[in-house]
Amino acid sequence: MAEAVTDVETRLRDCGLRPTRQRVALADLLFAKGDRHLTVEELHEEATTAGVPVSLATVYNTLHQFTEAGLIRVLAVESAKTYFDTNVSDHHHFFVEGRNEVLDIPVSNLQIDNLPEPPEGMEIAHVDVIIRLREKRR
Amino acid sequence: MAEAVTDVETRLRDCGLRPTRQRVALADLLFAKGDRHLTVEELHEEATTAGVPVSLATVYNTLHQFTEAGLIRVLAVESAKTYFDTNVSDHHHFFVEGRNEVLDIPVSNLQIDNLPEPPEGMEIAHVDVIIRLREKRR
DNA sequence: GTGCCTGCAAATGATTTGCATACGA
DNA sequence: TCGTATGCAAATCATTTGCAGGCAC
Repeated sequence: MAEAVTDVETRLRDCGLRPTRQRVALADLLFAKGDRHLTVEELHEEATTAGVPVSLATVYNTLHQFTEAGLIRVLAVESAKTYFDTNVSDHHHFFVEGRNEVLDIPVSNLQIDNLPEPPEGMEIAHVDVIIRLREKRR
Repeated sequence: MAEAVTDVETRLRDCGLRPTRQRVALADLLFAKGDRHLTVEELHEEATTAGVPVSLATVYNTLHQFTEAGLIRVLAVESAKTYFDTNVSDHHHFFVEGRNEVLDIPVSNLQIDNLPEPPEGMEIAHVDVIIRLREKRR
């Protein structure tokens, strides 16, 4: 456990982020349980429950700093709230309409062929596939 | 031209939407120029410029009604504003980071293989591929 | 000690809502 | 006429910002 904390601290330091109590706590929550997608609200609640009273604004700041550092990324779903994903690699998602729920696509043997050329002067940063689901009508 | 208007009216009627002046005007703007993606703000401005002073709230209402009717759809980009797409078929987009700009993927020979099975009781409503672009560093 | 972090509260920006009026069928 | 649409302004919700006090180095 102590080791895990050290890991996170090092990781933050490597990104040029001071390993403050709040940042370490949030990073711990984010990375302790494998891949996750959550909103600012959700993480804030988790932190509070875990006995780390962080301000909502700090969670916003921190998640954006983590995003800039490449530790997490923003999911491209059209929801009122922003979703952050702890898995930064090219992988894909189910998005349940109406319920605004994000699910990982289990076996990612999904494959994309014939990726188009990006326009002049641009390069591909990331490819996102969102498979939108709806409740099957009986 | 008169014919185009009639088309739109019929189309709206078929969706159970009264072809009011505002709805027809907005639909005309949306569908006159082929596929488009725009925000509420943009369409509102276009309408005003075109001499159809619609209220912003009405544009919001109307676009959501059109979406429910399947005439347009919401794009899955993570922007502050919602983007609506007049092309309802499965097709894909470039999204320019930083500039919050949506571009159509030109030759859509992009192909997805091994689509995963949706979870029990769910079905695939739509598949979205977003290729996120960034300015190529010189 | 110095400068980056944090928290709070207020500001902002997109979107929604309530209600009175206007319009299409 | 009758019920639905529209417009306006106020309300709401997520997110951002300014600034005073704290903490890491």
